[in-house]
Amino acid sequence: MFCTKSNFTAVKRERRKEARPGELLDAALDLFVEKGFAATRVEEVAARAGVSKGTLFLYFSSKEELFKAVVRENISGRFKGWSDEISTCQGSTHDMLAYCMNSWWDRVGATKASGITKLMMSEATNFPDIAAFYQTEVIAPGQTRIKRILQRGMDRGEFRTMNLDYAVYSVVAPMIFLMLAKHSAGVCVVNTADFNPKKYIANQLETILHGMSTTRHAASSGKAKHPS
Amino acid sequence: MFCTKSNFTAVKRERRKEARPGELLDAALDLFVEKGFAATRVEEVAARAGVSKGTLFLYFSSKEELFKAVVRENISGRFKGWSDEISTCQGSTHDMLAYCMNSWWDRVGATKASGITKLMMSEATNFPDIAAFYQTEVIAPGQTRIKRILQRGMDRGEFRTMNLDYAVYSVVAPMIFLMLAKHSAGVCVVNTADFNPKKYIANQLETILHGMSTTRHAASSGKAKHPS
DNA sequence: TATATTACTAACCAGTTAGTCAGTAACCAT
DNA sequence: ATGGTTACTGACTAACTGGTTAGTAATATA
Repeated sequence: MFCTKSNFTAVKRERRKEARPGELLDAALDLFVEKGFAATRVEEVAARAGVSKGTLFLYFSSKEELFKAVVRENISGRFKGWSDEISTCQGSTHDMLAYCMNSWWDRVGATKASGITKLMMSEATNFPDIAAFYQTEVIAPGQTRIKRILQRGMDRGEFRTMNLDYAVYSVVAPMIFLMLAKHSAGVCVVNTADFNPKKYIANQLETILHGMSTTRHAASSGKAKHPS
Repeated sequence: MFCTKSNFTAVKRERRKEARPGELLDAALDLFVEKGFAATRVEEVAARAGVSKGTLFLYFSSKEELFKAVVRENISGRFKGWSDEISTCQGSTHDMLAYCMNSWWDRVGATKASGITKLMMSEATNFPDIAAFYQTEVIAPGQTRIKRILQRGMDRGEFRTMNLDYAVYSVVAPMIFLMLAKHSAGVCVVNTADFNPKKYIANQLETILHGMSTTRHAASSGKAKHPS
């Protein structure tokens, strides 16, 4: 064959130092979520970002660093905004908790970022340092935030006295469940088509708030703020 | 070094055609659960089963076939026993649900079987046919079983009226959460050391039953039947 | 236009692993 | 014992992949 070393429409080599990291992170997010950490090939990431593998290592010192950068970019970042938003929220703790979960869904759960969490749960044992990173960067601050809300509810007499170390998981477990439902192809939820995440959250909130409240009628269902 | 090609206590080579597949499956289960599919080396599986890598490929045509065999082998058994056990249980639906969850933990959650579920959640997207099988064989019947309990509670006036399609997950989510807590090295739970599964179940039950009940005092905490 | 700088590439390396196959030895029948 | 069958072995290979680096070409500056 002629054309072996084809220069046929030879792709113009571009120099865009500023744009590369972002493009690489976008490509990496897609692939990590789709295939997991181990199964994603750095060369594939580079190709999707339109650069060679060497270039990737110019911006990220290793595959693991690339992954951490993806987590920082997509989780910690968004997460921070969510966390701040909650703390500005006033009113009853019931509404606050409802707002917390719904806002989380919009900001994290419903986005590609939720795939990262699922990935972490799958591969945590294989990459202990990444797991540690994720825990301090995401899990711990998230749980602290939720505990603070529950504590507030107890202080104000809205919630009964609970062991916070276990009660957090009444809120966390549904979130984790939602991410799995979304990314684990029917291993949790039977008919994913008919499953409505917002409705699920509303439903869980109703039960949780019912279960935590000191007053009978306290559980606010849905409200205008978060229509399902 | 001398001893390079050591025949020192040369391991007796055995021919046990019948026993090999089972031993290989046991070894594979352990390793797949511990390290996931990609990170598990077939040679390691063979070594743990006490045979060479070549022997493994004598019984399973590929790593993927080995995986499928592991899942098929381990899924239905224990689960079936649990499901049957529940249906014999009489008394208040509150106690029935409490028994259901505690029994599930003893029979499934606390055993290696929970590793299979975690494995499925991790690898479902890579093995869609297994995921489908798992869904019809395990998830669907399990949910049916739980729905039946909830329905009973509603029929008897113990539980308020709920949408069963979402209420199931109030029970299912904590179970899934527990399995992840057990197998995902701190990605869900911060300090795994201080986390007590039985206590967690008791706590969740309290909230769930509180949240589902029609009567204020209905939530039974623990009882003698299932001391934490 | 000539020169310097550096973003970028492609070929390469070293390590790893799923899968193969020619040969070995355990067991069985005679 | 002897010879035949076959369960089993382990050295081998072909393919792959994270990471490196010598060299290329796009841009800036003069």
